[in-house]
Amino acid sequence: MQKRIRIQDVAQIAGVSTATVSRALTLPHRVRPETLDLVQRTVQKLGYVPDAAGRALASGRTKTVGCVIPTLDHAIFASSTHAMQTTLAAAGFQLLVGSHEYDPVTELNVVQSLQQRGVDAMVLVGGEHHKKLWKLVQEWRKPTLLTWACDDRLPSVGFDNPAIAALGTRHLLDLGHRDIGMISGFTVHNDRARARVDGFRATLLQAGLRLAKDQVSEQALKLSGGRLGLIALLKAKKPPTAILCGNDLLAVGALLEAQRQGLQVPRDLSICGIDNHDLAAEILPGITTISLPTRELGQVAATQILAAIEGAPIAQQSLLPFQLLVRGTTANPRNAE
Amino acid sequence: MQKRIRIQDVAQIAGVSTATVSRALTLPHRVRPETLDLVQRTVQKLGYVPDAAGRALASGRTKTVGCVIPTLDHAIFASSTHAMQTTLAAAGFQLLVGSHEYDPVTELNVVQSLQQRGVDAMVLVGGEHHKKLWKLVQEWRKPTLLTWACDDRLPSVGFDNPAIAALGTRHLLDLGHRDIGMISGFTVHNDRARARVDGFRATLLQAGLRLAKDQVSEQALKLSGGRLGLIALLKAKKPPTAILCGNDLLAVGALLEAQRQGLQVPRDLSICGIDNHDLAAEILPGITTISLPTRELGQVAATQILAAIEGAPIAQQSLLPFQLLVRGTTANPRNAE
DNA sequence: TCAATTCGTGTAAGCGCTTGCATTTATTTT
DNA sequence: AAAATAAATGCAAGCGCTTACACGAATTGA
Repeated sequence: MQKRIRIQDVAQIAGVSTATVSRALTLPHRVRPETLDLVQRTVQKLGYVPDAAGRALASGRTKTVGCVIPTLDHAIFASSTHAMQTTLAAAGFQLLVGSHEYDPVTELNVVQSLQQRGVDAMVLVGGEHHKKLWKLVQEWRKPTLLTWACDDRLPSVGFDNPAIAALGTRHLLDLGHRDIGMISGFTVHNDRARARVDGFRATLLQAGLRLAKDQVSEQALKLSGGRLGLIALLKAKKPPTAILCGNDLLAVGALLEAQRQGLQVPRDLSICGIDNHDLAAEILPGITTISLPTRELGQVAATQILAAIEGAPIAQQSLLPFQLLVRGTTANPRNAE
Repeated sequence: MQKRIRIQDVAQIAGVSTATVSRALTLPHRVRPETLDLVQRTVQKLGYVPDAAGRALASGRTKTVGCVIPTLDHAIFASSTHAMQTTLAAAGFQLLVGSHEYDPVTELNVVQSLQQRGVDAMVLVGGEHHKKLWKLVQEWRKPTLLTWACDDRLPSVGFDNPAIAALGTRHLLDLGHRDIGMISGFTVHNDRARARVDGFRATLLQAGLRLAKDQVSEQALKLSGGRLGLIALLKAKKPPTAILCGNDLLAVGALLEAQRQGLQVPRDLSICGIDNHDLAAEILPGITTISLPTRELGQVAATQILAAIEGAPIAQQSLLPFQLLVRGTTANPRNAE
């Protein structure tokens, strides 16, 4: 069981200096073609693999990007994160993923841990963070990118969350609904959810409707949350004829609960989701939703962050487009005809 | 914008040597309490954060574990991975996650990249890997753990996949079904899926039943896969009265397609899934499934890997328990009464 | 043709930290 | 109280790599 091969070994056997080996590996155009070939041959033969720690220490760069997301359980983050990873990998970068389950203190720790690990850049989700996190990011002299939301304190690539919710709400209004409820994820420590609720509220007010206190139900972002949300909303003095859901999981949960209660969707109740999750397309009836290009989000984020690492100025705000996908869960309210 | 604080700065200001600072940080019991306090105070005051690269280079350890999973899109991996991460984080370790989308060559690259990054241990999924991967793992002198499946070439913590499928199959047999089909994930490069199909086949043979060629349909592990699988199976000369699905996503997909075709579940068709995914519990009717403790899997894996890093001998094979959860999608076949 | 460039390579100084060993200081034993 | 032992600290040598800088060879321009 021999020791690990170092650059020194390669240099010696190839009969060149370690500097040349290093350059052959990282700046191939700066060595003579024959030398390059010789070195590559030797590397191959010995199975040399450069040590990242040594490299990082000497160069101050790690070819690594940190990404901190709220949770891995959410398919929607999985999709954007995966796209990011793929794009970064193509450029020789590795993505370090951390999650914090919507806890700002955990997030702070994760970010610190990643910074300490020497990542070359950082990608965060959303615009609401621990106060110390902002300071940490500020003092750090490497690129940081916000995703999913937009915030003027940092370069961001994301969605106009209020507008997304507004689009869904307007769809329901246009169908003739006047009693519209919303099932949202918990808005504490989740500015995306909050922004969507805001968009919902604003659109209703703009339409001249008044808002009842119990018109929005906050729930965990999972199927059972949707169920519980619907149960809560139906308790209102004037139960809604339509419901906007903060994401498709909630929408599906609401749909299932409605079916369980014998309500006909969309005849008795319209439901509109957000995200265009797989499930929304497959379930019966198909869920009307706002489709978000999450894969593209990841890709764009990766591209921007790579550019920033190269020193390029980073675009302050990129907003990605989204669109309404009308399927089978929205219709005119019954008493409208 | 001052330079980053190094251990040197802390040492100087605290009036001790760098060695003492280092020890205070990593072996607190080896320094005098007062010194410890002084150092900690100084660290706090200066906001010193040790550099991971320097640390890794000097110590040969990174406090980092690599984990390579097939995909992030699969909620079930998300759950075990997340549990692993949590457990590792509690011990001060960070998890580096990589995914390969069921491509052995990509997996090989990811593993190599992680090894190069100096991870202290590696966690893999399943027992089928690129030939070179086995060699890489062998030559590497750090702990490697297999999860989800078991393999005698490496320490493993996982499930007895054939037994899981057998349990589901036996349930369907016990209900009186004789024409049973299976919708599986693609078995190429996926030994877990293959093992489940094997368990299914073996159980049927053992029950004296013969197997038709078109009794198993391989599909992508998503809802649409379940739909397509059902469509394929129903084309058989003798269509199945019951179906075992390789996971719950397939099962839900199959259920939705059955409903779409006007089949009554479970009257006309029984469906049994595997995993106990959220969705299986919420959808109507609730899906009969085999519940797997995925969270525990992650936890156990993390615990074992931590022990192995500490030099403890690692248990060769840990199999986790699982159980049948009978819900609303399985019943006697119609003509049995 | 000779000086001025450019190119390819080697030399060697670190990057920030840990840790074996030596040294000093405190504690225990005789 | 002196000797033996243990505990706490400092010294300094790297860990494996990159990269200024130096230097000679090849190329270019006048």
